[in-house]
Amino acid sequence: MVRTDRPKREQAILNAALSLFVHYGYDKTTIADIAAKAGVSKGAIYLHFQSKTDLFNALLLREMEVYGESWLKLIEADPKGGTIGGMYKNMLYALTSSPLISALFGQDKKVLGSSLSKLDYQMRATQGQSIRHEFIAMMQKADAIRQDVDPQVTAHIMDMLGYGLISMDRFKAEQDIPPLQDIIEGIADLMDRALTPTGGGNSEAGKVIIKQLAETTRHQFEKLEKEKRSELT
Amino acid sequence: MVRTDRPKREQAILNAALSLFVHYGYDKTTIADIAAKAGVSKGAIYLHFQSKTDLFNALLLREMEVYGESWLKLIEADPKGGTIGGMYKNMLYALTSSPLISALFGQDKKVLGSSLSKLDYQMRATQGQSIRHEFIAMMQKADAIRQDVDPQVTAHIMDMLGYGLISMDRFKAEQDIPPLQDIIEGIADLMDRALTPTGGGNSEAGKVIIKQLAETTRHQFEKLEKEKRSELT
DNA sequence: ATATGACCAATTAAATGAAATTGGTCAATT
DNA sequence: AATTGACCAATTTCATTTAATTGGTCATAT
Repeated sequence: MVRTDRPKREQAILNAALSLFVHYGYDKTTIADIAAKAGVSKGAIYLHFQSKTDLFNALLLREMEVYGESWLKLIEADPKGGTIGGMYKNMLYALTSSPLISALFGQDKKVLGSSLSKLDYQMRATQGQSIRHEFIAMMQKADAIRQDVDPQVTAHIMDMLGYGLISMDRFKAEQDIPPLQDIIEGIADLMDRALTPTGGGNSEAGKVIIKQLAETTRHQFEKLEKEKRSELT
Repeated sequence: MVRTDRPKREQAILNAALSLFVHYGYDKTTIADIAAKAGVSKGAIYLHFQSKTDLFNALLLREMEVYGESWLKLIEADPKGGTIGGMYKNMLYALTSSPLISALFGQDKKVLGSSLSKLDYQMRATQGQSIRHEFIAMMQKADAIRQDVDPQVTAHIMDMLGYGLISMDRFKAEQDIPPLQDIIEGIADLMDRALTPTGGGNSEAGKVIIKQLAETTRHQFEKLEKEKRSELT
């Protein structure tokens, strides 16, 4: 195999792993399954990844970056991206289009299986919280969010909504759940109406901060990736 | 034992069962445990209830009525009870002060255990949904909620918030969760700001409808109770 | 050099059966 | 008439063994 094919095959393996993990869950998916689906041998997997756990981490990292980038793209393309509702809407769209990140955020044990206990994913899934309440404080300073809301509480409510959006269908009948898009738009509308300062606020400044947030998030992912690389030694 | 003591003892049994179910879960709680805690013999339990399942159902019904009544009381005592946020706030206060109903709404498998699969609690837990979206439509007609929101979506978002409020602490660290009261007040504020018609809307008419809803809910519980009684034959 | 898949140790799942528990009953008691 | 708790069948729990699977390796092939 020529040198340039390596990244391509690595992606093929990750693609295979993604669909299998999401469909059958981490525990029920074997390395042999992934190899077969990716069209490579079992040994080849270990030319790219140290272990199953390592492969999962790599996949998670890739998906996080995809998620972050798709979020950023949505923000930039959205003329209303500067409001809190617009920001959250785009985050939810990015989130719901990424099944693995959704599983992580929704603590889906069926998908994550024993990988949950192996590492500190709970922390990773919730660490964004601290960013978000600081983010809300920043939005307040920029006059993109009303001054008289508690950042902690607002951030938590946003978490509740994200969690509810992803995990509610685990026990609510499908016919009782409105279309995903309607819910997301509804949430965005709700937040904009409730949190935008009287007079419309400063949407432009908001957009700058939101982009900054997305950048910071992406920077965190890069940092994680570097840490991972150095761990390989 | 004189005739008038029967209801008293029945309540004692239900009280014992409540604390044990909530603390240890349905499966880990034995009839003997309940009898001991209630200070009666095991056989006495069966003088009041046909089976463990029957006892659980009776308890659930009682707790539902308690929940409904405490909700209604909060509404009547609350001067702002006529707004959608006020209504929802009071519902959440009533809900969070009733651990069994919370467990039911939050689908807490640790508490509900095998009782979940035995009966159609999922249906019961979610059937309130259909009431709520009709309720929102009614509030719109009475000009207590903005006309341009989708009742289905709004009802679903309310469900998401309730579910998030109750079940989020299962995986989020305690220090990352604001005080319950703050969250509830935050949600109420959010909803009022987002859903109240421009100009304040008709809060008085809203209160009438909300009371009506609480009455209807209570009526449903009574109906369920009658059904249960007739099933005993 | 690169990739493979047979192979292995180790973990996990299934089968088995004994022991303990538990929901529910009812003859004896109050 | 009301209440009890010893008792029982049925289910669940636990420990043990056996079988199957799986993550990971490496000698061999390309």
